[in-house]
Amino acid sequence: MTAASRPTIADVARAAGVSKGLVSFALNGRPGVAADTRARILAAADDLGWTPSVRARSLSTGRSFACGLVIGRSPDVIAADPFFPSFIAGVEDEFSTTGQVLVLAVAAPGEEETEVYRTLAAGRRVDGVILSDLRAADDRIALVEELGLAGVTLGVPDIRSPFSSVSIDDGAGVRAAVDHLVSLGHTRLAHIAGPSWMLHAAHRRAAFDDAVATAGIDAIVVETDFSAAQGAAATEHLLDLDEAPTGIVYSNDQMAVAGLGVAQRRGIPVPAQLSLTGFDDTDIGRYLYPALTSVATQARLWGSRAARSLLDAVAGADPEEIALPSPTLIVRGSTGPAPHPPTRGSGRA
Amino acid sequence: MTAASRPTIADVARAAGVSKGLVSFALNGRPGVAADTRARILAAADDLGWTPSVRARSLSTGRSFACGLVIGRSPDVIAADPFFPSFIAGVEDEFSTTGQVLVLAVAAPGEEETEVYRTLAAGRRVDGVILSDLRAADDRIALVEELGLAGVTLGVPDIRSPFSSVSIDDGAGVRAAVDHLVSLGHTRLAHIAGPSWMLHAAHRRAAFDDAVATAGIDAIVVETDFSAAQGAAATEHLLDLDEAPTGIVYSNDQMAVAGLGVAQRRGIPVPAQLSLTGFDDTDIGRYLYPALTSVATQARLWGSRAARSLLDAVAGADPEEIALPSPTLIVRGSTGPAPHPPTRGSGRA
DNA sequence: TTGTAAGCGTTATCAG
DNA sequence: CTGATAACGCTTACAA
Repeated sequence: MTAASRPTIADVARAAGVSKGLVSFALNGRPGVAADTRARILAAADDLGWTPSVRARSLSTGRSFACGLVIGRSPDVIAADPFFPSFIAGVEDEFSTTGQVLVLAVAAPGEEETEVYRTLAAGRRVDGVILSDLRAADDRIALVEELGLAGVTLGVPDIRSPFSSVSIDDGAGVRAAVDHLVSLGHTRLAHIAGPSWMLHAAHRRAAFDDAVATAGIDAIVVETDFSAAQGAAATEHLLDLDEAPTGIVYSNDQMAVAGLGVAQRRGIPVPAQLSLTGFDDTDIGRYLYPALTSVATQARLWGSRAARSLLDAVAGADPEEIALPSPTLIVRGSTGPAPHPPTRGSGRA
Repeated sequence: MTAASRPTIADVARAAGVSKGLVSFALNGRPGVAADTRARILAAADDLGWTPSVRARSLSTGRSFACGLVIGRSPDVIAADPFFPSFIAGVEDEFSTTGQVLVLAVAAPGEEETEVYRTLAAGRRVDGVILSDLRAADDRIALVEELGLAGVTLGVPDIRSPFSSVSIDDGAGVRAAVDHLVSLGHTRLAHIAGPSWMLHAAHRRAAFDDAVATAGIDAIVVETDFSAAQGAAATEHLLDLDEAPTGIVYSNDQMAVAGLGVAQRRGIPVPAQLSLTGFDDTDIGRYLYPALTSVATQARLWGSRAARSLLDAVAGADPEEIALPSPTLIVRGSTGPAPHPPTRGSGRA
């Protein structure tokens, strides 16, 4: 006699004049139900406005119908990164069509992060997790496996992993940037890299090393933590060099923007005296002056492919290695022909 | 005989030599359990490594122990906004200590967004939701109420609302920016506003109108959608004016950065000929040249207060109106003394 | 103070 | 094919 609470399969069963079990079968589209009976049940369910209770389903199936994404970075660093919003949108593209839900957490790498995974697993709040920002010898892989969760890694781990991976060839983007600069006549390049313990930062750096070696030109690499602050500092350092580079390949847009600020502060014209390339193709980059040449990745696609792969894993599929289309270089105003070399031995010509 | 599956309260009960019911009482710290019995139960639970099953608890209590945040924007716009990562970190600060979990979704305002709320509610995936980016006559308020979810709004709605609100006085930030420019001698100011249907954009604009009126100076307002593209376009428009403003107050950092790009492209020195202020205090702003004067809000605090308020609401507390500390203006290089006015009637002096 | 038993809404088993 | 009936793990009256 209380106000109408949500209908359950028992109500549907009563309305359709069958048993609960049959309703469950019919609703889950399983064989073994007469066509007309099934139709009657579906009609009744629709009639009553029945909707499955994820909670009950969850308890009896042992699945959460939820997956987790634990972002292991500080909020400031996440804020400057255009990756996650697009990536998450992609994940949603996949999840929303399958009734899954995304549980998001942020935690600094280390104890705190480990604790988050443990908590998520202990309460069985999620069926699986997406491992982003893969690290060298990433201990999260063993942790997640031990916790009995499904997983998918963004990028191919450098250690054995029981999980599927979805990767993009960062290196292709960096190579494109280097080739672009070389084709513009640059012969002294630098790379401002992210932390080497982050796999994608390491890959970008390796690709840089490789590309400059192939081109047979001078190059120098400075490692940072990916922050604007260190990007600026590294740029200062490079510009202080006797033989300063004429082109700098940054491992992300954030540092490239900061580097552009440094150049401007010093009165160094970009790209006349110095060319810069970023990585991520942040929206804001195209509105700077000069607009930033950058490497565009497909974060949203990445998100949806990773989500699908994870759901497959939850469903028991074998791990797979998925390669995404290579990123592309978007050429804008921050790169240009190498400056005419100063007369050897003297200052400016 | 199967491999050890997780212990349940039944196991704990057996180990402690009591009944399931008592275990539940003891574990939930409820009165009516002898002290030593309680200790014995707790010890047994600890011993067995028992951990509550959120699923089972969820089914029997009717609560999800999860709350939702549906971001009603396109990924591109989210990406450029430093608000959400910090805000979410704040939410986590609160949630993680209470075993709650954050369910995140992104959806364009309109049908798609409504559907997300309905789905979340239908499956009872969340106990409540955080309503961000409040809109004029926001229909999400009635929707969420109708769906029977708890809620908390970021900002005070302009319509009746059954929910608690947590707000920050955006206006104070804008007033500080205007006052700053006025004190530098500026007499022709402009405001590049966000869409008027977004409450906080409207508030910022109203504060601008109010502040310039109080100062008794010329002012013009251009409305945009908060995007860098429109921020740049609006800036172009203002600079094309016969009596172009000498100071522009942007409603967010993203547009301010784009505006700076426009000024630089035109060769207009900042701040010598044009002063700019942003809003949000994006990290990257301090590394531009000149560094961006901007209004800093406390997104993380906002997140934790909103989370707590929402949990209170879920627990049945009466709605409350919480006011956060006012934002503060961070003065950097993009603002300076008003340029000496050009000789009347002639071009440059 | 403690034990018993009835749900919560599904899914899954297993006789009809 | 169909329909009871027992889990799933916890909370919560209600008894004892």
